[in-house]
Formats: sequence, C-alpha cells, structure tokens
Amino acid sequence: MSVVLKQKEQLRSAIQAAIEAAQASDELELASVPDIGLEVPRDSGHGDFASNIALVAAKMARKAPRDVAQIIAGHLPLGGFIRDVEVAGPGFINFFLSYDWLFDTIRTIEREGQAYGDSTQGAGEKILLEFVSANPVGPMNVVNARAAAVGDTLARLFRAAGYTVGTEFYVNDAGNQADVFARSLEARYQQLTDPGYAFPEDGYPASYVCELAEVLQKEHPELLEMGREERLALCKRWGTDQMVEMQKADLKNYGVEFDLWFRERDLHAAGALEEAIAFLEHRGLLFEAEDAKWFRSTEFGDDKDRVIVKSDGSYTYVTADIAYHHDKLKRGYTKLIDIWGPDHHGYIGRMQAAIQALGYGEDTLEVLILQYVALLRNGQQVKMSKRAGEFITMQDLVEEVGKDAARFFFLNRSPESHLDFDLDLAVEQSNENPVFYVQYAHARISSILRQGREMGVSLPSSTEVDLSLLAHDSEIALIKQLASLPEELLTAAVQREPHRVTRYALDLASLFHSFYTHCHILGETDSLRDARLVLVAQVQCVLRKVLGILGVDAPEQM
RNA sequence: GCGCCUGUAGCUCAGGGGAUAGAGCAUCGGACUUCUAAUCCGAGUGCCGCAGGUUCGAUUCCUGCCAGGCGCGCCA
Repeated sequence: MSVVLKQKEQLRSAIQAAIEAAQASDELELASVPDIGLEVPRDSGHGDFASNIALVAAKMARKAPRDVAQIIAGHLPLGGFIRDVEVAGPGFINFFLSYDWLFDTIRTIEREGQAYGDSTQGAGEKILLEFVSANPVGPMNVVNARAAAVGDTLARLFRAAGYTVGTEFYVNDAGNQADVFARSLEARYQQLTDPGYAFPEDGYPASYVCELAEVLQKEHPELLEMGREERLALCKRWGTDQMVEMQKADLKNYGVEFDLWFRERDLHAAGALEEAIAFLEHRGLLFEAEDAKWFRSTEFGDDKDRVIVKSDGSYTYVTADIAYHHDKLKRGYTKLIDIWGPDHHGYIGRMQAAIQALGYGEDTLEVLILQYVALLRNGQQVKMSKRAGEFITMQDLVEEVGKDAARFFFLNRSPESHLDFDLDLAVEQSNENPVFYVQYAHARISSILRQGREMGVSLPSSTEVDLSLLAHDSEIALIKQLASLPEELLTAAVQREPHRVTRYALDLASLFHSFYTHCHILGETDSLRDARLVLVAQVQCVLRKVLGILGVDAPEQM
C-alpha cells in the first residue's frame, strides 16, 4: 500500500475514534458516521491532509459545521503522528503530520525503484487495447499519431496498475479501400510501360503510390503476364503488406510497438465472418430485407439495424469487425478497449450491440473517442487535403518535432479535447517547450550525481543519512509530490487519462527546479549533502518512471 | 432533425460539490565568482458561454438555450 493511503487510513481511524469519543461524552449526536473524506489540500498552508467530515455531518448533528469540526478536533490525539490540527474555512479539519511519512516515502522509492507507483489493482483482468488501426493504404496521419501516443501510454499505465494487457493494430486489408488502393497501384504499374493506361476515377492520386509501383515493377516483373484478377490480388496483398511494414517502422520510430498486428484477411481466410454470421443467425438476430441480410442491432440499443451481408453477397465492415471482436473474446480477454477517431463515434452503438449479441456484458467493450488535431504553423491552421495527397503525415511530424515532443504534446491534453498542435512551439529547443523542461530536470540530477562521483562522493543509502535534515519548504513540497505518484498513476489508469501523467511530470520537474535553486547539494556539509543526494536520486527515479510511461527519453545530459 | 465532443486569463489548456479558480506562453521587473540560466524569484489579468434547478455550499451535478467542431451509408 502506498504511503499516502497508509497515512489516510491512520487518519481515518483517528477521526472515527474522535467522533466516537465525542458521542460518548454527549457532545455530538450522530445516527451514523458518514464516509470520512480525506484529501491532500492544494494549498499546503491547509495542512498535509484535510477532512470535510464536519461539513458532511453538520446537518445530521444539527450543529454548525465549524462547531462539529471543533468538537471532533478536540478529541484528536496530538503529539503522535498528528503534529497539529486546525479548524479552517467553512469547517474543514486540517491535519499537520509529523514528517515521518515523508521520510517513509523516500525509503519506499529507494527500495522499490522503477516499481515504485505500481499497484495490483488490475490483477485478474485481461485488457485488449486496440488503437491506431489505420487503413494499410497510405501513411498515417496526425490523429493516428495522437491515438498511438494515448494508446501506448494507456497500455503502460495499465501494466503499472497490474492488469494483463495486449495491444493490437487491426489491419483492414480486405475491405473496399484496400481494393481501391490495389487498383490504384495496378494502374500506376501499368503506366510505367503504358503512360496512357487509365487511372481509376476513385483512385489514390498521391505520389507514394507511384513510388510503390516502381518497387513493385522490380520485385514482380511477372505481373504483366497475369490475368487482371490475379494481378489485382497480388497488388492488394503486396501493396498492403508494404504499407503495414511502413506503418510498423513509423510507429517503432515513435516508440510504439504492438503485441500483435491482426490482419483482416486472416479472418476471411479462416471463415471467421461466416462463423460469426452463423452464430448470430442461430440466436435469431438476423433477418432478410431488400436482398440483404441484416443484424437486428436495435435489440441491443443501436439506433438502427445494420446490414451484415450486402445484396451483392459481400460483407460490410462491421461484419469483419464483429468477427474480430469475437476472436479477441475467444482469446480470453475480459475487457476490450478500442481507441477510435472522432469520425467513428456513430459506430459505437452497433459494436456495443454486437458484443452483447455475442453473449457478453455491456461493459465488456469500452470505446475511447479521441478528438481532432489541428496543426498550427505561424499561428495559422495547416490545410490538408487527402484527396490531393497534401497532408502532414505522422512521419513528417515525428521528423519535424521529434518523438519526445510529439508524444508529450499529444499526452499533455485530455483525450476528448480538441487539440491545437503548435508545430513552431514543439520544434523549439527552448524553455517554451515543456518536454525539455522535464528532461532537463532529469539531466540536472544526472549531472549532480556524476560530479559527486568525480569528487569521490558516492550515493549513500537512506539508512545511512539523517533524512530529518530535509526541512526546507522546497524539499518538503518535493517529497510530497513523490508521495503522490502511486495514486496519480492509478487514477490515470482507471480514468483512462494519460494527461495526468504529463501534468504530474511537469509539476515534479517544477518543484525540483525550484529546490535546485534554493538548496545546494555538493557544497554543503557532509550530512546535509548526503541527505539531499538521497532525495534527488529518488526524484530522478520517479522522473525516469513517469517519462518511461510517457514513452519519452530520460537523457543523462542535455 | 438526432447523437458525440468542446466553451475557464490576451493565447494554449488543466482543474473540479467546498477554503482566495490554476499552469505554461505572452507582458513587466529582478537573480549566474559556487552542482547545467533549457533554470529560479516577483507582478497584473477572469460574468469559469447564457438562463433556470438541486444543495448548507455549484465554475464543478441536472435541464434548457447559444456558439464552434464532428458524426448519422448495403464506405471504412
């Protein structure tokens, strides 16, 4: 259990005992004791912890909140771990604790290292996190980049929270768009020998298709000898494979590696669509109308029923997706989380319905919808046109601003907020760029420890130093921030809010920088120097931990 | 028309039933003979979109409205 939780539990029982004592002496009359709320106040002047118990209990006690607080406070034992108590504001009870819990925090981090902040909350739950899943017909865009950052960091947060996690990229290599792409590629291939060859009306005009055609010509010169159908099949297979490899490389370059790249065509080959259809048919959830086969998704709360087999006998996108999600569940995952772009939110209802039709609870599938990303340059929104092949790809972005800045920027916003990505700011190697601010804190600590070693001062163990020397305001604030990590990480995971981690990292870096200017280390007396060395080593450990969750490098020097 | 997201400082955004609503940037003024000044310290800024409701207490929760973005295919 985290130090903070342990502290809260102790306080809770102390408050409970105080209330009981007050009742025993007839000062307070309560039919029952409400939940005892405890929080770490934003303003450190309000103590280490504060409780609103008196405000909540006031009505039941038929007394003014401040009076209730006063009575409870009067029964709290001082001198032990509670250093001081005050009643403040509308009736808060503020607790000032002895510093032991802060020193405990330092020792805990030293003992747990990179495991500090982890929990076992998620034990027993197997989460499958599917994200990005961009069509294998071209380069990824900036929303894909946002999804990649959010999904990857969520996966890391889930692992830290004790969940078993699988990450997957669903490759939609069997649908319409793959066919359009194949025809485009085939046409560009033909045009290499026959410039007059017609390019499909709905084809992809972008130049990467031409470049791909040239590679294809070298690797598969036999294509011209084939029949058209066979030729298109090869273009589709080979072309989407090329795109997948490119996407894989781009994502790796961005610090994101999936456990599994799941091919839609494998589902088709395995007969999984037919199997899913038969399953639904067997449960009486399909019907025929207008020459097509429909899934009665309205049975499970969807707006309208959905076509599963088109009148031409082919399948819709949702058919394959049902089969895919069925496959995930059959692999033993207890929770499916999909991260989608904003244009897919209308799709949630039918997939939720499908999951229930397959016999699983309505909480099984959770869909997180990201919002759009607008790129700004010189304060102006960058206009993009996919049709014209003019758009900034994920790779462009990573090349321009770097992996660390890109990830940090995406993760610095709540997932559901529309995001303005300022390219000029992200690329700036200056104090304006928040990612450097955090990395700089890490590098500064490395530098101190390095110079200490050069001076023959090695890092002592917390048991060898007098931690009570850490009494400066900036030191106390810093340790409190370290103490709050476990709860922050857990909340970020449970609420699916990775931006909490960037905020935590920025706050920690800020507290460290402030400490750094107020407190020297290597020039101080041995005992103070050693205590501070232990402190900054733990700060560095935590910085490395949170940067690792964000997928951002923790440099030794800058 | 229906659905989703958003509306908080000049800008970009956090926060969230409770104490004086925060941060970064921008603006202004300070701090380097000492561990990295990519840093720190200080200063000002707010009908928390509007109107009702619930509550001891609402910027936060509920309802309605207004504004911006997006979606409502036998596309994916």
